[in-house]
Amino acid sequence: MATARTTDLPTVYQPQHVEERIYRFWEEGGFFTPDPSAKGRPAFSVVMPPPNVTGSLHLGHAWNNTLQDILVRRRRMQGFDTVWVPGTDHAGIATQTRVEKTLLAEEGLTRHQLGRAAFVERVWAWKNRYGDLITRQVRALGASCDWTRERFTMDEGLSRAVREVFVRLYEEGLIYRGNRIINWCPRCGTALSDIEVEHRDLPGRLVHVAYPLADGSGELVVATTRPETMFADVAVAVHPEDPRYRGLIGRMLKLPLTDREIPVIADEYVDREYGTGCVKITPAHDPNDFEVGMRHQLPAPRCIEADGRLNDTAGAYRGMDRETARRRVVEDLARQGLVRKVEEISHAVGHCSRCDTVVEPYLSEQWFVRMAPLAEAAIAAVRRGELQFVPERFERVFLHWLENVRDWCISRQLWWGHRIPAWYCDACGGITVSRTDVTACSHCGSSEVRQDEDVLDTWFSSALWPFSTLGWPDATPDMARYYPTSVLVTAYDILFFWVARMVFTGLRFTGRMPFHTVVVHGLIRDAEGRKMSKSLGNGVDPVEVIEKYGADALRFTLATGTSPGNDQRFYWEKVEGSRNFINKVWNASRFVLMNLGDGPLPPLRREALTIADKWILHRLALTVQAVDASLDRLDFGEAGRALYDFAWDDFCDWYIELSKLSLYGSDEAAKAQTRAVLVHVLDALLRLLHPFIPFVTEEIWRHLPVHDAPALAVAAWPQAEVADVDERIARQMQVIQEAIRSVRNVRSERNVPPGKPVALAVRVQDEETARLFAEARPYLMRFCQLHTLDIGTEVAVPAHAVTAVVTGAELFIPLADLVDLAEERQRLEKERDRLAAEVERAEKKLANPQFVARAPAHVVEAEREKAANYRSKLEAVEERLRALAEGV
RNA sequence: GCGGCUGUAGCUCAGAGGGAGAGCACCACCUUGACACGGUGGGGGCCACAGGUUCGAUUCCUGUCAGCCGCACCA
Repeated sequence: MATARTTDLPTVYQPQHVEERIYRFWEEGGFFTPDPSAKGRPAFSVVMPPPNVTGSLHLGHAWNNTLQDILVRRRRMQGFDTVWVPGTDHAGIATQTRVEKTLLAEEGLTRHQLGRAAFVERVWAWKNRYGDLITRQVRALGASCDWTRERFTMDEGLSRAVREVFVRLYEEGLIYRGNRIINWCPRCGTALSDIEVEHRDLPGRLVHVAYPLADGSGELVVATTRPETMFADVAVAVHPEDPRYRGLIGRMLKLPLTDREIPVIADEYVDREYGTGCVKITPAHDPNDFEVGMRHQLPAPRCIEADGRLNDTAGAYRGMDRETARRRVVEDLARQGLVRKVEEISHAVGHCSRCDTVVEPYLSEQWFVRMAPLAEAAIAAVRRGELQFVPERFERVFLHWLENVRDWCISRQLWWGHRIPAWYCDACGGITVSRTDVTACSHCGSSEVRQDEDVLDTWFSSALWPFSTLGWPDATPDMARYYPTSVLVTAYDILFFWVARMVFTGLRFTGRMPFHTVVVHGLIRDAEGRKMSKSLGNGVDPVEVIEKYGADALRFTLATGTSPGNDQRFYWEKVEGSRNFINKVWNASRFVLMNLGDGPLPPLRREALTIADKWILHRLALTVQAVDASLDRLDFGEAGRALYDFAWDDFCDWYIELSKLSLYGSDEAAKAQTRAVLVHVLDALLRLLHPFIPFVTEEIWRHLPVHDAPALAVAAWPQAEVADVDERIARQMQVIQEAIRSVRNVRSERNVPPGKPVALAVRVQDEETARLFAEARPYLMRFCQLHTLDIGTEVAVPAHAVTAVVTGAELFIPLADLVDLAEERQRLEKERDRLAAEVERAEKKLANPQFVARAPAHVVEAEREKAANYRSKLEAVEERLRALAEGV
C-alpha cells in the first residue's frame, strides 16, 4: 500500500472506513498463516474455543477472542512461529433445538415428520449459514487466526478422531453400555450428563403417605416429594437399626391405588432423622433408589415414559404428565384417608440447562465413559504441575470436580451429531464397535446389523479439539510442530464441560497435556451485574458495538476491563471511553505525521537529547517493561492500563506539548531531533498497542516512515531500552511538572484569563536547580503563559505576589490587583498546615527507633528525603507568611 | 452443608506490606496551529466491621456482616 498524504487523515478516526480493508490486507497478505521460514523459531500455538453454530457471537466470545488475540499477536511480533486455529462447534442439542423450532414455526413440521436424513440436511444448511456468519464476526473482531486451518467439529477429519477415541476407549473397557439411571429431559427427549443439569432450590411438598400392612395389622408412613412415582415402587426401606420399624422388616405392604404388594426392606441408606424414617423405593425413577434396588435385587419397573407421561403401570393415571399425576394421586390418597401430613419444604430440583424443563431421573440403556481411571490420571498430572491455572484458584475447583466425577453419559437421543459407532446384530444380539461402517456382525457374521440410532454428547468431540484440529490421529506436521498447544483461554463456566475433558482425553491419547497454561476469565454481565441471557433480553450484540464504535474500541474495553478470573460489566460509556482513547492515539499520530517535514527522517541520536526527550524515552522504557511483565503473567488489564496512561498522560499531554517548542521554532537541528524522537516513540507505542487495538494501529503505521516489515502485524515487538531508564531525569522532569502545575493552579484560582501573560520569579535553592529551570525556561514560558521569567538563588520577591513552593524552589507570581493579601495569607496557611502535617508524619516515623532499625535501609532513606523536602518547603512557606505579616 | 469470589470516590473498577488511584459523573475556566471523542484547574474516600501478625496493615492472617457464584444434597 502506498503511503497516503497525511493531510488526508480525517480529524476523527472512522473505524467503519478502515477495519474491513485492513482485515482483508492481513488475510490476503497471509500474515496469520505460519511462515515456513519460521520453523527454526519457537512455536506458539493456540486453539480457539469453538463458538457454537447455534446463532451468532455474544460479548463473551468477543472477550475470549480479544484476550487470545492479544497473546497471539504479541508472540507473532516477538518472532514466534505462531498459529491460532479457529473453528466452530456443531453444538448438538442447542443447534438441533433451534432448527426444530424454526421448522415448526415456518413449516409446521416436526423433525419426525420430516425424517432423519432430511432433517439432518436442514441442520447442515443452518450450520453453513450461521457458521459463515460467525466466522465473519470473528474477522470483524480482528482475530488474527489462521483461516487456512479452520475446523468444524463434524469435519471428516475430526469425525475420524471421534471414532478413533470411541473405539479405543471401548476396546480398553473405558466405554460401556449400560442400563442406568440418567438425567432425562422430557422436552428435549434425550439423556443429559450430570453437568447439563442445573439444580435450583424450589418450594415443594413432602407428602406423608400411609402404606397399610398387607395383613391389616397396621401401616407404615412414607414421606415423599414424588407421590406420582409410587406405581413404580418396589419396596419400602427402613434403617436396619431403627427400633420403630425393626420388627416390620420382611413384612408386606399394600401399595395404595394399586393391587400390588411390596416388601419392607432394611437398608443403611435410610436416614432415620428425615421424614418418617421410611422411604419408598422406586429404582427406575431415583438414582439412590436404583442403588438400593441393586443391593436387594429388586425389579425396576418404570411408570413414567420418555415423554414425561405416566404409562400403563399407573393404571387410571396413564397419560397424565408428572405434575397432574402428582396432584391427582395426592387427592385420591387423601380421599382414601391415607395422607397423614403435608410438609412445605424447599428442595433442589434438577432442570435441563438447555430448556429449563425439570429433568426426570430415568432408567435407560445408555453409553458411558468410565471416569475413574481417566480422572485419576488427570489429577496426578495437575498435581505434578503440568497444568498452570491463571489465576491459580481455579486449580482447586478443577481438582475437586475430578475427584468426585461420576461416569459420563455420552449418548444423546438426537439426530445432529456424531452417530455412535456401534452396530447391533439382530441375529445374535452382539455389539460391534468399529472405526469404519459395519456391514456384517463381528460375532456371527450376519448382515442384519443396524447402527445405534443415537449420537454422542457434543462435548465428546470438543474434548479432542486441541489435537483433532491439528490432524490427530494422523501424525501430521502440525501435530509434531504445534502440539501441545501453548495456552488455552476460556471462561470459568466451561471448566468442567470442556477443559477437564480435553485434559483427560489429551493425556490418554497423546500422552501429554493439551496445553500447559489455562487462562480463566470471567463472564460478561449487564450494567446491573446480571448475566446476559436471551430470556432476559439484556444481551448486547458485539456487532452492534463494532458498528457504532469500532472493533478496537470493543477490544480495548474488554481487555482493560479484565481482572484475572473476575466477571466484568458491560457499559456503553466504557466503550465510548475506549473510542475516545483510540481517537486520541489517532490524533497524536496525525500530529506526528503532520510535523515530519519534507526531508528524510533523521536518525535518533541519543547524544543530543533534551530533558524532555530523555524523559519520554525513560517513560517508554518503563512502559515496555510494565507491558511485558503484565502480559507475561497474563494480566491483560494491567498491560492495557499502562499503555493508556503512557499514551495519554506522558506522550500526548506532556511530550507532544513539549515538542511544539522545537517544532514551531527555527532551530532546524533541534526540529530534526524532535521529529526523530516523536517517530521513534510513536512507532514503539503503536507496536505495543497493536495486540490490543490492531486496526487503528495498523492503519496509522502504514503512514509512518518506518518500513522494517510488510505490516505492523508482523513487525518486531519493542525491546525495553534499559539504557534509557534514567531516574535522575525523571526527578528533574517531576520538578518541572510540579512547577508548571503550581503556576497553572495559581492562575486558575486567581482567575487569570488563560490568554493573559504573567511574570514569574523563581528563587532556587542551589545552582543545580538553577540550571534545571534555565533548561526548562522555554517550557515554563509556554506552558504558564509568561512574559518574563527570572531565575536565581537571590531573586527578590516581587510586590503583590502569590507564592508557590515546589521541590527546590519558590515561585513568585506578581498579580498586583488580583491579589488579596488576606486571601493569600489564608492560602499559605492552608499550605503550611498541610506541609506541617506531612513533616510531622515523616518525623514521627523516623523518631521510632524500631522503624529505623527494622525497616529496609532504602525505605528509611526515602523517608528521610521526604522529611527533608517537606521541611524545606515548610520553611519557605513560613518565611513567606512572616514577610506578609511584615507587609512585604 | 463444603468451597470460592466480591466489599476502596456518586457510579464502574484498578491497586499494593512503607505518603489512597483511574475512567465516567460533578464544579470552574478555555474554539491555544493533533484531538471538544479535546485542554487546564478543582472538589470528593474512618479502603465493610472487629481482632491478630508486623517497626509499619487499606494490602497478610482469623472471625463477623453483606452481596454473588460453584459443588453436594435425604426420600
